[in-house]
Amino acid sequence: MVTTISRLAEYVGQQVMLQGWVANRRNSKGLVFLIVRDGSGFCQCVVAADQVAPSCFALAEHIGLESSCTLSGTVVRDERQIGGFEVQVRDLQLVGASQDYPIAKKEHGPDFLLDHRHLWLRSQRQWAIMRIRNAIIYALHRFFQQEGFVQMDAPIFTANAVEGTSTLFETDFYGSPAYLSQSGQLYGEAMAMAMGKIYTFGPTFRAEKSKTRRHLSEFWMIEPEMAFYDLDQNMDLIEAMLHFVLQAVLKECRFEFQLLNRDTTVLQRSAEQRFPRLTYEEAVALLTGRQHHNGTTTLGLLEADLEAVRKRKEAVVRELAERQQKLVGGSLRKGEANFNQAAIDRLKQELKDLEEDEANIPQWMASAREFRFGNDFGGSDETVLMRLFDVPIMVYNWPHEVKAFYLKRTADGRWAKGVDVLAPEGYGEIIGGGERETDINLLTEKIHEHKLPMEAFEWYLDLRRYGSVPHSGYGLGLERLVAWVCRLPHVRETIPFPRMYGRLTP
RNA sequence: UCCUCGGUAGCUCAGCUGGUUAGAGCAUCUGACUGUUAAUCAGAGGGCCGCUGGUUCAAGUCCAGCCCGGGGAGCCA
Repeated sequence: MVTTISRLAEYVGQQVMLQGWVANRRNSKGLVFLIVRDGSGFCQCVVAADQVAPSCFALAEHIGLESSCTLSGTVVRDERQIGGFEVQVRDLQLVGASQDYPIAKKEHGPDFLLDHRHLWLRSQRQWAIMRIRNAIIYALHRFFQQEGFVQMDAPIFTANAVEGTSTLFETDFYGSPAYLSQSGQLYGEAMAMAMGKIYTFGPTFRAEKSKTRRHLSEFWMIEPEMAFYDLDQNMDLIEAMLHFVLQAVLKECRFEFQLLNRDTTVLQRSAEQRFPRLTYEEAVALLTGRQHHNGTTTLGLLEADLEAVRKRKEAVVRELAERQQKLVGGSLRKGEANFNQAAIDRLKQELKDLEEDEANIPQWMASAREFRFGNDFGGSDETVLMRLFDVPIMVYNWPHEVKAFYLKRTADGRWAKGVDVLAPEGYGEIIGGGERETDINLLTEKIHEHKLPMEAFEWYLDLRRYGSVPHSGYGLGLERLVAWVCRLPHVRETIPFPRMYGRLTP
């Protein structure tokens, strides 16, 4: 008889018992509407004065938001309600009271919400995001397991940096300095030589003081590594993996996407179509606007974007003035005034975003126009380039000078066989990988060039001394993938407890 | 580290070229209403205007320094 909201469909017309929390309450004379959540979903439960004991009705009238309770009642189908069902309550019992719940039934700023992340996770939106994150993780495991991969874990304490460039978190390891892992990549290679095809799934740490919507100090990365794989096979695998994951999530998370208001057409396209594969040279030609794609150029599209932002900004400013005028003019009914106030709050937020865009787009255009051939792409370059595409693209064969030391070079020695996967809708790089260098001489040369301590890489060079084979792999940033799939403004909402520059609690 | 925007009630914000006692909505509490979807309606309580110093008869408002946060650059998944 105790069941969950997710299984209400099995009990239409029957009596059930639910255990959960009060997510919202609306009172009326003789009638109380409770939105109850139990982790599996949300459901409106109606308490009517003439259907329950007086003490029970009094409890319903005053029960605080996020109080925990058990209730029993009859399940009724009602398409208007969230989840499609309603419970007509016969009995309600308080389990744990809750008074003055801090997260109100209105919009909050990001800082306040992050300070209350332990409670924010209970809200509908966060529930949907975490369910999608879970579905993505589970689909990734299914994909790799059925493709014959073995999951193996790389260490988190490491003695030195993988790529001398990024800043690492230093800790004390029995008196010696140790660093939190910024990638399991090198260990992945060793494990692939033992098992053929492996993938790691674990936390990764970067100490860069990045304050952008794409960065976290602690994030989760999936890193497959395959023996006897070249760059093309690597790209085939990436495409198959993303197709599999997107198809699974689209199928399993319809309700979650609906809660998030996520238009899934781009995801659907990306789940079926092949991803364009561009060399670095081709990508640069598109980026700088010299090369057309489907009759347009990056710079042309950005020009149009900027114009659209300005037009929208004007409209927002005008609407704001009108609504503020109305409020000041007074004589509005209270409901109308509330509606106006809410609209003003939203418009102000939109105006801020538009102003950011208006300031950023010209800078991005300038940066794209002045892009120097041979450089790595910056965050804005990825955004600019991706204006041309509505499915992920793969950019490969990069100038070897700007890429990691372990990437294999093309026969002419000019390019590194790396590949970056860029997501559409402005999300940028979600995957970085490539074919690994097998020539021990080229590898040692690169280690010197990057001024890395040779003795720390002796074990890694052993992989080339004893039965080296062509091999490839890549790293998928879980939070960036979740952010794109959910179309969130910031990766901080994609992980239960984000760790980023300036944020260590809760 | 640099550029840029911000910090006013529990929350989201207004407060003009300095000028009487600091404003709104939401939330909370009290009351009204038998189908609400951020319910609605009437009323009440609620403020070291980020911190320190300066200019001034007078500072939430102007100036300087510091602290904290948003966005972006660099770096990257």
